[in-house]
Order: sequence, then structure tokens, then C-alpha cells
Amino acid sequence: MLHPAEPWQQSGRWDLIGDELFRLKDRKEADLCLAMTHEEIFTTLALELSSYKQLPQVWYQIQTKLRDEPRPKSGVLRVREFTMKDSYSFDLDQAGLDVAFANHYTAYQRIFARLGLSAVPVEASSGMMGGAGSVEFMVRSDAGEDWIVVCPTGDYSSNVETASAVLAPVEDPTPASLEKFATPGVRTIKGLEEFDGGAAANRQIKSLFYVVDSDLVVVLMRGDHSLVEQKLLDGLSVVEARPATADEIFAAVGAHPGSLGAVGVEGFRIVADLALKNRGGMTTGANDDDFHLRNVDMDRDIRVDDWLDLREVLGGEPCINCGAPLEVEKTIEIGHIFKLGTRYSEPFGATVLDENGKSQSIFMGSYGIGVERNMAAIVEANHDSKGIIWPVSVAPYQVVITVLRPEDADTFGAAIRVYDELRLAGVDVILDDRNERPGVKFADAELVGFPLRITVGPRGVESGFLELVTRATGEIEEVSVGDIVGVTRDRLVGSPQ
RNA sequence: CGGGCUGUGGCGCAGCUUGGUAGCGCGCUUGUCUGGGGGACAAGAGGUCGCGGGUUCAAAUCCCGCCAGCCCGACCA
Repeated sequence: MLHPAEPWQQSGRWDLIGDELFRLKDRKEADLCLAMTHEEIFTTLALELSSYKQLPQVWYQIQTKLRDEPRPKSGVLRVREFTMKDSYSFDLDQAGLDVAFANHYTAYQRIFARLGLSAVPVEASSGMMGGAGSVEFMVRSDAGEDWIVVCPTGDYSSNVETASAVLAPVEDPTPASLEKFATPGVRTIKGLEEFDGGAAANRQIKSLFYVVDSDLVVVLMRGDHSLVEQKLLDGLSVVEARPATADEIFAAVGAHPGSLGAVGVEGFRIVADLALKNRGGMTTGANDDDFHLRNVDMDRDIRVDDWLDLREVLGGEPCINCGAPLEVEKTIEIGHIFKLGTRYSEPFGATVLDENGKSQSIFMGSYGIGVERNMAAIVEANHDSKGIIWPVSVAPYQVVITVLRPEDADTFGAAIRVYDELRLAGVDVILDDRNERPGVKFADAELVGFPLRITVGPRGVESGFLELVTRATGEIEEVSVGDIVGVTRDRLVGSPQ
């Protein structure tokens, strides 16, 4: 969908979002974009609402979305243009939004179950959507690109972008005075671990320099911990940040990556991961190439502006709710629901009058399901070496009638009769009357993945028994012509829905 | 954006190093046989070799530029 720039400027996302928003100009040089989601448009439509009596409402559509991905990949899983079923809820207050959100949560779980998908709801970052609180629905798959953290006891699940875990305490030595020492050629955490007089990774402070809104920000992590960039973005309430270049860093502190630290650094915002809180006896770069500092005390030596949870949770770390070892799994994101609150209604002035005649910004929610991704996830979860095995609920047809020798009038007539009877019985059936060899037609039916196949050939017509094959199991049943409709319906009910 | 690679009948590819007649498989057309797990034989049709420029007597092949796509990484609600 082509959108004018104005609504996107009004929400602020025109400037907030980077190259992922596909911008273009028309012949009059007017700014346009290809919509990556439709909050702006639905909020504009919501300007029509004027009274609390019109709320709550839920609107939905199935629409094309476009995101200018740096690198589309993985077949249909990550593409520039895709189809999304998105809905938007409108409520008078937070309580109403909570209800709409909970309803969607339940409905989505039922949708995914009917699609034959085992969807795991997880806490997630709202990213560029804004608002507070969001839940992603994930399906475990090696083809996925998202990592989630789950507790095997079922009391915790989160995208790694928001996940936390209990941190094992570290015993620090008694405080000592800061000491600068030469570390010729040492440029990495590992290098400093192996250096004589160096320090274990969990006794080091890793200093990362980022550019946020064209300002330099120093990010401090424990040496053995990895930064989750999304946590940094969320913690700083920004949508974009990038690592500073070596040149930018040198211009700022006079040292190169590998010898960086935050001790005595002034003029930049310094944010530190919670794992460093109260730590002492640490080792870090001295902002002087080939020199490090030891006996660094976080409280005494570093002016931290913000303490944030920034680190990546690893498998095996204790759950924050029950202490059980967490598991990290690769998944496909098949749905994402957001509590937008007044993130969009306020800048657009989408308000209604409440029962006291007072103007209130509408509380909105936004709920998306990626259609192609769901199909891909279904196929990933339901296939074998021969092809797809569609669950009955989403199969293009529930039954295929494979007619052998369709030019034989008796055989074709029998096939048509079964076809008509099944249709009358409400079964979604397709007739393969192509003049192909049996092997070709069987193989095609299995590749496409119809849940059931009925074979009608001269042999069966003569004997009065037809072959009913269940795709998922390969089970073959000989069913009399008179029973075929009933047995077929029984098998459909018994199949995965 | 960094690294690697590909673009040749409808589809999948070979040919390019070493310039000279565009070839193979599948599919398609016609015919005969065949007919319950991807048939056999025979005869055919079908190609601006991604686009533009250059070198050359001669370019699918060598050189330059561009476009599109794929893989790894970065990035990605």
C-alpha cells in the first residue's frame, strides 16, 4: 500500500524509522512510502469515532505490507513484500485495552492451534511499534531466525531481546587502588584472559561505543557477556543505534578498540549492564593503546548514567521465577500483538468524549499475523520426503480423487459420482482427471499434500472397492463404493485439524 | 554495507579457462505401443546467450559499466 508521508510524519515514524521504511517520491516530488504496517492509517480512520458509546471496536484487514529488508532470505520467511492479517482495537481506557489484548491473545492461540502450529507466547520488545507491552507467538524451527528463552517448567518465556535470568554472584577481592599496566598487543577479552597479569573474562569490563542520535554512548558489559542491541534501544527509548567506527572512537577518547574503558571518561553518556553493579577489582582498557587498568571499582571509578539490563541470556542460566535452568530455542515469529495505548491516538488527536463529556485519547492495540510465514511454519512442521502434509483445517482441498484411466467412461463416471456425493456431503474435494500415468498423479498428490486421496480406477470400479489413502500415515483402506463418503468424513474428523 | 557466486529455449544446467556451427536433461507437439507408483520408441517445435558499451575479421566466451538474483556475514517489529 502506497501511503502519503503526512500520517507517518504525524506519528513521528517517518524520521524515526531507518531504511527499512521504503520511501519514494511521485512526479510532483511529493514524499510517499510503502507501508510496513498500518497504525497511522487506522488511527486516521479512528478520527471518525467521537463517543465512548462507539467503543470498543476491533477492525481487521488482510493486506500487503512492505519492508525494505537489507537481505530477504529463507524462502518466504523473510521477504520484502508479504501479506499480514492485522487487527486494531479501540477502547476508552487501559482496562478496555487489556480486555481486547487478552481476547486477541486467546483468539490467536486458537488460530495457531487450528493451523496445526504449536505456538509459544513470549514476552517481546515492542521495538518501533511503540507502546507498552507486547507478546510474540513463536514456533520452534531450525529454519527460524529468532531466539527465545523458555523455562521448562512453563513459568517463563521471552524473546532473547527482553529475556532475563538469575545471575550467579561473583566474589570480588578487597578494594585496592587503581593501577595502570602495560598490555602490549592485547586487543580482546580472550587476549587479556591469557595475558600474564590479566584477568578472567568475568572480572573484565567490556567497553562498547555506540552512536545514538549522533551522540556517542559508552556501553559497559561484563567481559564474558554479550550485548543485546534491542535491549540497548529499548533502554534508551530509541529505535536506532549503531556501533561507532574505530575513527569516531579514536577521535573521542584517543584510543582504539581493544584498549577502551570508561574510567574517568566525561562528556559521554555511560550506560552499564546490571551485571556490573557494585563490582570491584575489575580490569578494563585505559583509553591508551596497549594499556589496561586493574582494581577498577564501578562505584568509585566510573560515572555510570544508567544501569540497564543489556546482556544476552544463555541456555542453562537459572529462571528468574523458579530457578530451573532456562532453555534457548530457535523459532519463527508467526504473530505479534501490541498494547499501543495512546502512542498513536495522541499525536493524531483520535479522541472520544467519555460519559462525563470529557475528551479522552483512544487506547489502541495492534495485532498481526504474517500469512506467508504461517504457511511456511505449517509446512516446516508438517512434511516428509514426499512433500507437504497439510492439516485438514488449512489444506487447499481435503480430498483428492485420483482417476486412473479417465478416458474410460465407466471409470470416469464412477469418479464423478463419488466427487458429487462428497461435495453434497460438504467435503472439500478436487478431481484429478488429468491424462497422466498413475505414478505421476500419486506423486503429485503427495507433493501437494492433500490429507486424503481416493483412487478410482477400472479395477476398483469393477470390484466395487475404492482405495482411500491417508497422506500423513500412508495407511491404505479398501472401502466399498457405498461407504466411501461416510468413511471419508470419519477420516477427516479424525485427522489433525 | 563487507565477502563469495550466478544470469544461456518453459524449467534445471553444460559451453566461457584456450573467441569461429549454441548443446544436454526435463517439459512441450505429433504418431504408435503402453497403462494401479514419476513409461518406451520415432519424428518435431522452441534461444535478443540479463542490459549497455568496448576490443576483434569474428564475442555466450575477453574488457568496462549497469541491472537482477542467490549464499555467508552485518542488519532486520
